[in-house]
Amino acid sequence: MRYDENHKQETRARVLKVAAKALREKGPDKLGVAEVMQAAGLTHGGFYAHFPSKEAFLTESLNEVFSQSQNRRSRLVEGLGPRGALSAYIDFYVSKSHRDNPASGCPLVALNSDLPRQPRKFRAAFDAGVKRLAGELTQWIAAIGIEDADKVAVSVLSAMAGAVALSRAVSDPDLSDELLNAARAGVKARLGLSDAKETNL
Amino acid sequence: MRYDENHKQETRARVLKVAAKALREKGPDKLGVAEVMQAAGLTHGGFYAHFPSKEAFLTESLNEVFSQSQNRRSRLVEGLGPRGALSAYIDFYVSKSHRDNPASGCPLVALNSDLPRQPRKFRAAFDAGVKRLAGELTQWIAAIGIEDADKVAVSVLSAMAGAVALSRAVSDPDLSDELLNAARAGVKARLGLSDAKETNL
DNA sequence: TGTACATCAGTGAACGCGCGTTCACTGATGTAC
DNA sequence: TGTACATCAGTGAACGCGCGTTCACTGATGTAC
Repeated sequence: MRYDENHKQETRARVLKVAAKALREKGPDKLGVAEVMQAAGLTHGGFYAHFPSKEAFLTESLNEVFSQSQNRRSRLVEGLGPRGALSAYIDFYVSKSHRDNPASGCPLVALNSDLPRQPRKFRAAFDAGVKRLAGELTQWIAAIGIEDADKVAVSVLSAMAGAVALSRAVSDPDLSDELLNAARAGVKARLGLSDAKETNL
Repeated sequence: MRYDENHKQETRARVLKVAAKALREKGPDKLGVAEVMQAAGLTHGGFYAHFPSKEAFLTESLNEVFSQSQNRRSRLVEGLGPRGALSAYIDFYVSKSHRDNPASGCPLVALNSDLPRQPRKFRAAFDAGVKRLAGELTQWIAAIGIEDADKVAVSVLSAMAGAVALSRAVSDPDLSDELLNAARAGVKARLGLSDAKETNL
């Protein structure tokens, strides 16, 4: 068929983009090679012209996920100071919209309990993404004058990820909503970002 | 071979006990029927004399997991008042020991992100377990005089589960330890259980 | 200018393996007569 | 008291399906001469 010079790269990028969504929706184990290729408009046979193995492919897909998340985060907090950025990010993260759209959400939530069962390289990519995210949070938190910002950052991050993950895990919609609301209020109060600074919520 | 009257029940209970561990270690999808039967000292062919399907079996296994967790929790807090119970439970939950032993740990941590992909009955069993646990936490929290105890309970629970889940997900041991320490301190401070009541940790 | 050949992204059939599920069979013991 | 039959938890071979992986092939375009 003879395509233009960077046709193959474009195809590869398209497959990874599709995979980044599917990975968060189905998890690394239920994600099928044929399924991703079909969603990218290809047949499964061509997969190994782009990736040496499913494992390597999953690792690249996860990098793509983190990269997308970071871009989205940058856009979200563009022009905001640390206080506004933190507040906006928490509202965005601990929300029904995030809960209901795992395919475009945070991988810490979507892949949480899959990770211990994944191969080393995949886990390394995950670590890198977590550290980058925790680092950004740390900067914002330090900038609003909170001590031990790095520790507060990982604590807040795990609380947010845990709340959204649990809100997806339970099927009772009231409980799910309550989880989100309580966690969001709690995290914001802890960082001094809400009116109800004295509450235990 | 003709066994005594309740031999079959005992076998069934043994299989479920083995499964309760394996379920948390491998997750519902990677858990194999043959594997569980072998671990119980049987061959896989006999499985369907005890359970109508893998799905039904998984649901019973999850009930067994929650039942074990509740027993363990009762033993842990036996004789303690609400303040002591909360403190002991948090120390037990947000710990390296819990992180490093998923097979005997909390299913909220181990099965977190598997749940959205599971069938209705399995999810219903999960809901029931979450509610029972959240209910106990609520009682303890209310008993030490904190307002909106139910909301604080789910918020604290999701923060604890999120921290342990993330501490398992990352492979960097320092980051993993830091996650646990920061989350434990944060949760205890929030409930007024530590010396550092004023800290943001 | 035209013909034969090289290139290469993508196709689709096939292989091998794991796993949930089925089923005819085993073999020890209890029961009928 | 002894013999034939029923019972039933467990066995192990086999089936079907999904899925990761392989590979010979396609077909459009570029290049050599």
